[in-house]
Amino acid sequence: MATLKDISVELGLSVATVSRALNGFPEVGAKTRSRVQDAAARLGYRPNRSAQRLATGRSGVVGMIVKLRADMSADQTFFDVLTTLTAELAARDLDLVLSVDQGDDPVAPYARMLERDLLDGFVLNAPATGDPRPGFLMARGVPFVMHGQADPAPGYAFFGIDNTAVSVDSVGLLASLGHARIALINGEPRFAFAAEREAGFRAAMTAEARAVPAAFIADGPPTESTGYTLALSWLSGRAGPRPTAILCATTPVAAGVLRAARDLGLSVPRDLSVVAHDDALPNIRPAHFNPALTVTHAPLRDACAPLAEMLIDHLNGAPAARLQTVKRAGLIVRASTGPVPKGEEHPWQIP
Amino acid sequence: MATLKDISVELGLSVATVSRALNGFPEVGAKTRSRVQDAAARLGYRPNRSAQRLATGRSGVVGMIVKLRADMSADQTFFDVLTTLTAELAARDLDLVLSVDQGDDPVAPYARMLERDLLDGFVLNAPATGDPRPGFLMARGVPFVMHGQADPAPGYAFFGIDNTAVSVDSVGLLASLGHARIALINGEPRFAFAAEREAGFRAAMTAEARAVPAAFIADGPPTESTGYTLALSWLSGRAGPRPTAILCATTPVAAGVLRAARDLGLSVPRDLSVVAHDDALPNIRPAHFNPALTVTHAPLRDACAPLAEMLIDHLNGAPAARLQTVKRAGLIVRASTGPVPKGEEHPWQIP
DNA sequence: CCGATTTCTCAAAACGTTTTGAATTCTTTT
DNA sequence: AAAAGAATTCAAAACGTTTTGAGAAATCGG
Repeated sequence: MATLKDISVELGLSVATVSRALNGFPEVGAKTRSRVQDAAARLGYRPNRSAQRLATGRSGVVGMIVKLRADMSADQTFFDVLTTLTAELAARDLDLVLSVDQGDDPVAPYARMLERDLLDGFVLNAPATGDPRPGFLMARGVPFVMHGQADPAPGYAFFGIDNTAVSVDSVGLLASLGHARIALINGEPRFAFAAEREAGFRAAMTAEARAVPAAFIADGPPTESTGYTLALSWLSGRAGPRPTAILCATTPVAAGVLRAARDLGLSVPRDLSVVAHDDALPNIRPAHFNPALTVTHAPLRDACAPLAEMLIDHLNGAPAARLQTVKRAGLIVRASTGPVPKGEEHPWQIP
Repeated sequence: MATLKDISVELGLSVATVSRALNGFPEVGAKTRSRVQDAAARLGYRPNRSAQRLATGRSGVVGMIVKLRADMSADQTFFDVLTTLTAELAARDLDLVLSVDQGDDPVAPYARMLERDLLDGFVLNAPATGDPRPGFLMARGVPFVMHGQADPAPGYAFFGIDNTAVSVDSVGLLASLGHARIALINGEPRFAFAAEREAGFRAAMTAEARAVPAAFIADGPPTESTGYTLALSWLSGRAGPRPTAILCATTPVAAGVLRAARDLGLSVPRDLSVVAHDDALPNIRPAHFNPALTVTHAPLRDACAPLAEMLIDHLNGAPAARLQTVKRAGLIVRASTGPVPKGEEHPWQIP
């Protein structure tokens, strides 16, 4: 293993200059820099992490924690984010340590990892309403960035999408097509994104002067069977007049809704319009659904590069208030949405 | 943060002595050692990892890689092992870095992690037949331990169970109950454990002079539906005379088999005996199946402490040949096995 | 061509530990 | 009581980087 000193004796320079040359410091001459870079490449120099870390006081490692469900399974979407994030961080010379947790206490695994004190910071995922993790970490002065947003006006760094707008835009599209009875299959309510989506949905429906009975706002795990089960019960008409449109939290949920409609002999979009939010997981293509699915579109992986960037800035001392981004999801209209069926334009009556 | 020097000035000792005292070196006096330990506790001393690593040349971090399936899901059993292993390693001052991979090349993710050169070694899981990873890592002199065994007489460290014996013992039990037509629902054949189980099964059946038609040795993902589907087709009698006993690779598979028997109005163990191998996942209790399931029993988590211990020994220079353990699974006879039904004692006829 | 900048380079200190080789103290033996 | 030996302890070097504070070389204006 070649060291800085090896390069320095090779070129008759000091290690200080070699270090600066390789780290892109401005005060080193262009000619010297390229000589150093050549030598480094030629000798196969690779910086010794441990030495860098000792000198800088940083470990170069950030942590992330997966919360396992009771059945030991993990969130479908988690790994998609994880792989991309790992790559983005690696490209910036940070390593990601993953820890799994199955306990009840949301902060305990973070405390445990901090104790091992290997970490410079954290990436938080799956923010919940009233999430205790930001407070815990901020109280200890531990840098972190959150994928999503647990609080309305957070004092921490985060990158998320505008979940209120997701609902508002979807409802707006459907309302413009004349729909009045729109139902919502939401994410599990403990997650902050689901709370925001529901709030947006209610606000938008109220703005259209359409009340929604409690029975037509439901939630569940983001699976096909959730969509199938709920849609089947709604479309059978037992819970009251059928919705003419259904908003789905995820594309697998929408797949279930489409199957339920098919099983009941309903045609989409003639009898029913379906809109979903699309996290753009690599193995699910709503454009290839039958019919092609109208979605709000916001790839989860798109968050990874900004999150990595923010975390680094944060570690370098940037104040959290500057590291907050909310992205707006795009609305992609495909074939699963159409005009409200004739004679079905009336809203639900709330008793 | 208190350092060694802080302690040394506090006590009027040298840092060398303090270091030795804390690291349990034998040449430090008992009185001095306890004084040092007291002071360390009092000052809240915590060793600086980076400094330790620089001095020892070790990173204190080992890696593990999850292979994701095409649908981005991970192996059910993986997380069980992962959590326990993380804890066992942490207890020995090692951190575990997890990386996820979805590519085709089995060694590429290892090469990538080595390049980041943060790691002292690896834990390998899910050995496949002809697994290229051991060769790759050994060629580079990278220490690792394998959970399981990819080769008959490996030159590397591993901890696994005797999968041949799993089949032999199960067949032995059933044969002693008079069963002659025993079918096997195995794990996916690319995994080494499945190959061993099948070999053991064939050998044991041959030893009992019972031939098994190809149709009655099948495999699939370790799920309930795999068991259900295969058992349903076998027990319907379409593929030939019904088996009187079924060996299952996992307990979820056995659950599917039991359901199939129930759906067909067959009683277990009167009409059909069922044996499974039990990995002892925390959320599945074969003792509470109906009927309680006869199993070969080998908790996956039991491998974690030995694996951690072996890896540390290996990192400290112990030769791999000494770090090889094969454990024999226990046979637990419960209520899902019974004597062969009257008149069903004859084996399959191979055309 | 001289002094004043500016640009570049250097030697040395620092980071906190482990390890080496020698020096000191304590114990035993003669 | 001195010598030998064992048991402790010590100072210093080493690990490979980053960073500091100065110094040397190059460039500039006059």
